[in-house]
Amino acid sequence: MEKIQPRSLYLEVADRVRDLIEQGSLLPGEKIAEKELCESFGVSRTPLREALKVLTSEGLVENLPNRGSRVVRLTRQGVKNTYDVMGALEGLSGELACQHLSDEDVEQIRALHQRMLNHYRNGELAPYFEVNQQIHERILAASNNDVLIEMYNNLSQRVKRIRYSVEMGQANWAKAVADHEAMLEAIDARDGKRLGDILRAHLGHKLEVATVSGIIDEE
Amino acid sequence: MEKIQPRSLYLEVADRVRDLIEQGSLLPGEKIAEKELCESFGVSRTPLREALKVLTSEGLVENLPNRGSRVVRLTRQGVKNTYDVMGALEGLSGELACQHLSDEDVEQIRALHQRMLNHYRNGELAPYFEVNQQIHERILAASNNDVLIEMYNNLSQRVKRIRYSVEMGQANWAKAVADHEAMLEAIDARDGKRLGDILRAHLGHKLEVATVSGIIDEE
DNA sequence: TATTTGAATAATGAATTCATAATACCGAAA
DNA sequence: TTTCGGTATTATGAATTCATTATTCAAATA
Repeated sequence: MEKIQPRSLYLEVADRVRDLIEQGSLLPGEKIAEKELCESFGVSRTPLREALKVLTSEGLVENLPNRGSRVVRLTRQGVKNTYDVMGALEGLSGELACQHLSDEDVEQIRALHQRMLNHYRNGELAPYFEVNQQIHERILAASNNDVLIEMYNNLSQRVKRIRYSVEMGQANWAKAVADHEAMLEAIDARDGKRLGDILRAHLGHKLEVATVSGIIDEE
Repeated sequence: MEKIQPRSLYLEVADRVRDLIEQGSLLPGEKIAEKELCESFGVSRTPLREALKVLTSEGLVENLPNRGSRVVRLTRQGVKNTYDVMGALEGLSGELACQHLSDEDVEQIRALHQRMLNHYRNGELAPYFEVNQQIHERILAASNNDVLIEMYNNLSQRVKRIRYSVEMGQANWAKAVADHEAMLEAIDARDGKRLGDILRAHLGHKLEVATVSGIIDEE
């Protein structure tokens, strides 16, 4: 039997605003007009303001007293900082995952890995990224550490709105794939230490940062 | 000329509630009566409710729709999960710190280290912990990564309300001190990789977890 | 013409009010 | 006595209202 989950309005609103930010309907640095959003959502200002406060503590929005809320600007340094932390968390996810991964889990990851390799060989970048991310998510989930998952998802959300210029140097791409091969070996051996080291050094993200497009502020 | 910093009321309230939780005036699992708190703070329900939503997204409070807010319960597993993530973050802080630590920074850390050793030799546990924490904070600050600092502080806040039974096995204590000696060597050599590894394995916290007292829920 | 001052307007912050859901209470029936 | 049902009470959720602070824009001054 499935539980009925009543959800608060402010959470719903927060989700919607998060989506707007992620999809670029609300741009970094843009002022968030409460009245406007309220009308488009069909709610009063109270739940919207509550949602904005949540998003503020999530790092997506900033709150200037008496001057309303804005979408936080991304700086190159800020994005790098975020990816550095995500890397550390991925490293931990690898270590922990090896303690929990069942044989079936590993088989599923291996299947994903093969699909990823196919996309790589065919030069299909978008599908490659898609499957790539699924692999990392599997490992994260297998960490069985909900605090870790929560932190990672928060950071992930902050940089989701970045759209990468879809160009990855052939060498970098090959390196990333090689990393994944090594990851699979470590997983097979349930060698958490090694998987963690690989993931920490994987830098899949950092590579991308270098090629970030528009919405990041310079200076 | 110093800038005037207007602070929102809800942030003030959030700080106060955080303190109440940290000091144990609000116990894990305890229902948070809005009316009561409002009166004691002298504010209306609106800023309090906003503050509670912030604390919810910080992981200190949970929100049951239509049934109000409670202080989240700490479970052994939850605390372990938190410390695991904190360990990973500390590891990263060590790696990054080595890229930024000035000679003066190192000297200050060395001084703290010596004070810590004195407390160790005198068997003064509380002062030892105090200085110990200052060292870790210095390293964290030297990471120059505000995202990392923010995440760490959040997690730290979640477990701050735990009061440890002040007993640490002599062997564990000696091990912790030895770790710190190694840390200082790595810092001197600006060997980020090594410092990171030491910090990740330091487990200073995990040792404590085993001896946690009252407010953690079993099961 | 550029800059500053002040009034009008709009937006935000916080308290209050209203609606709704949960809890407590009490009596009746098994 | 215990359990069920129904009402009264209370607390929460959300909208609304009120107060205060920013912003805009026009007029006045340099």
